[in-house]
Parts: sequence; C-alpha cells; structure tokens
Amino acid sequence: MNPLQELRQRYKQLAKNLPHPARQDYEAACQRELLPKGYYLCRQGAICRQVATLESGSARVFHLKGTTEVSTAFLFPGDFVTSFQSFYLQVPSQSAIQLMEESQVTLLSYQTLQKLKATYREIDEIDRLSNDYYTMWLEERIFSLQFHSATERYADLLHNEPHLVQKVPLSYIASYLGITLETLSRIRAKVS
Amino acid sequence: MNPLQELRQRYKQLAKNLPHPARQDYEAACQRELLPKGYYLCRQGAICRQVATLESGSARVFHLKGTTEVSTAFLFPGDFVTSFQSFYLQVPSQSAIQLMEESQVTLLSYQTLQKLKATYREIDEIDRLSNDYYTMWLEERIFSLQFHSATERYADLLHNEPHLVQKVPLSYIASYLGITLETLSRIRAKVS
DNA sequence: AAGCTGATTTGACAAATGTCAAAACCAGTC
DNA sequence: GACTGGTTTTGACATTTGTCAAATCAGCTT
Repeated sequence: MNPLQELRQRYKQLAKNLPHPARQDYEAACQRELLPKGYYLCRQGAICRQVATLESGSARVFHLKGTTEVSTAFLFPGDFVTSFQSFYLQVPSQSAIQLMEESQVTLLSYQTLQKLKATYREIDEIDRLSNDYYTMWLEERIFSLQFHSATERYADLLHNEPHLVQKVPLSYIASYLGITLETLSRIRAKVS
Repeated sequence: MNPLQELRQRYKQLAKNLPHPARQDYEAACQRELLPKGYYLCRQGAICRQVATLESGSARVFHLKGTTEVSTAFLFPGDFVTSFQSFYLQVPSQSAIQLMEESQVTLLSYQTLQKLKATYREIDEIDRLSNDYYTMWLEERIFSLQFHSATERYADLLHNEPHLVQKVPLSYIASYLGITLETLSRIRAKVS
C-alpha cells in the first residue's frame, strides 16, 4: 500500500479505536441520523456548520457552474464529509454536498469539534491526520489533472477507486475527470 | 481580500510576531543559509528532511516525468517551502524543489519542528494554519484545472499571482498550467 | 409485451490543444 | 555591431476533446 493509503488507514483506525473517555464524550456530542437520498449536507453559498461521518451510503461534492454541475469528490462509508474551506474558516461554501443514496451519518458541529479537539489529544490527532490525508489526496488529483490525458485520468480513477466506477453515474464521473459525458463514453468503449 | 488570502496573511503575521520564548528557541534551532541558484532543497526520490522559509529569492517545485519537467508550484519570500507528503510522512518525494535564484533561506529539520510544535502552541498553530492554507490553495488550483480552459487558467494565474508571470520563465508556467509552451505563447498573443 | 423515462452510446462536425520545425527575439560577449 | 545561446513566437498540420443531435439501452410500470 502507498503512503497515502496507509495514512487513511491510520486515521480510520484511530477513529475506530478512540479510547473510553474521548469516545463517550464524542458519542454524546454527535448526532446520528438516517438521511434520504438527495439530502444536502451543505448548500453552495451556505456556511458548512457540520462535519459528517458516513456510516452507510454515499455522497458527492459538486460545484454549480451556471446551469451545470461539476463533481469534485465522492465519499463512502468511513469518510469524513465536509466542505473544507467553509467548515474550517466558517465562510460560505463554494460547493454543495449531497447524498447519492439514503445514508446513515454522524454529525458533529464546528463548535463541538473544536471543544473535543481541545480536550482530547486523540481527537485532535484524528482531525489533523484526516486533513493531511485530504491534502495529499488533492496533490494526487492535481497530478492527474495536470499531467494526464483524459484516457489516463480515467485509468487513474479505475486504479485508485475501482468501486467508485460501479456506483457513480457516468455523468458525475465525467465532470469529475474534467471531460464531457460523450468523451468518457468513448474512452470506455476503447478500453474494454 | 478573499478568505484564502486572509488565512495566508494570518499565519504570516503569527510567524512574524512569534512571542519571545518561542522565537528564541526557533532562532537557535534553525539554520540560516544563502544558497545559490539551482540548488536543490529536495531531490525527487529523496526524503525531504527540512522545511525552508524563503527570506529572499524564489523556488519552484517540479516533477520529472521521463525527460520533461512539470512545475507544480512557485514560491516567494515569506513562503514555507517543502514537499508536503515527503516531509510530513518522511517518505520519498514525488517531486524536486529547486531555487530559481540565489536565495536566503531558513532551514528547520523535521525533528526540530516536531519538538518546537510540541513545546510552543504558537508554532503548532502556525504549522496548522499554513497547512490549511496549502490545502485550500490546492482546492483552488484543482478548480482551475478541472473547470477552466487553458486561456481561463492563464487568466486565473494572472489574476491570483500577477508577480509570478514577470519572474518565471514561460516554459515553467506552461507546464504549471498543464499546456505546452507554444499554446501558452499563443494565448498570450491573443490576450494582449 | 408495449410504453416510458433516464442513462449511455454513436455519428458528424467544430474547436482547442499538441507536435515538430523554423523564425524572431534578447541579453551578454567579443 | 556581429556572434552566440537560450527563450519566445509563428506556421503547418495532427490529435484530442467538445458540441449537438439522434440512436440505443436498461430498468420500471402498466
């Protein structure tokens, strides 16, 4: 496994094995909800006040550009879901976050997370590591967007997140790769 | 000013106004050097063991892809310079960092920074904020790469970092924008 | 099985960008 | 002022990707 994936494992392990006092406070502070497909965890232009942990289901982050939506991320069980800039700076979000299926999520507000981080070193550490992971994930994505052709980017995706291609509609994937639906369709025809 | 630039200001302010005890320890721990143009702060494949603060001069981060270099960042006075993944995980770097001119830099090793962060809340805060800034900067860059045409990306750059276009050779800028030198040249001819 | 609806594929053509080679430009040097 | 090496621009043409319209496919409903 590469360093990036190890890091992901590491913070997920830490989150799962949160020791007792921290765990208890965390459980008490967060809010578990079963939300329907299509639910907005954050709307574009609104301040993202919570971070969600996906227990089941899936979500996507996208930006509304005029009339078209451009997807920038897809999230799955175990992932922390939030609009990074909006959440950490508490400023309006540049993108929206929407559930792609009915999902079980655990919600934590900005203020609560701040308190938990200040109280428990372990929670602070998880927050830090997951942010580091996100940063490195972004670096990898830039790599792909900047250096690779559409065909290569699709191959990258297939390689890095094969499950994603099964579950996510092609129109979302196309915008995520920065190409049109038609081009993606042609790439797929060639490959297979 | 947008939230991103405010954040940048904020961590630079904090760094400049580091209170006495922390400042003294920091000064003692770091290493000031005047390094020549072309000097490698980190080579591709090596572990990046230090973070540099640029006092004067400039640097660029690039990736060697076969025979061609693709630039991924340009750094100027006041910026912290390191290979994020390599430094924070202490794993081999995917890219190289080279000085574009003779530069005065302040070097801090990984171990020393860890100690300083553990001892001084202020230094920890600066590290955190500068990482957050970097993350948001990456998000913006992805935005540009994923949504915008070559012409728009050049306009973005001109808008976000106008000084850069004066100081950096066009061949570096072209690869940074993910296009060829010739295409960049044609874009410039059209615009002006 | 027929009909509907949304997702995906295919076709024809246009626009953007890449490739390779040559020309022009520019700063420093003799 | 011409020479030189590196940078930038220009030209001709190839390739990739986008656009718009139509065809096909897949899953549901009746």
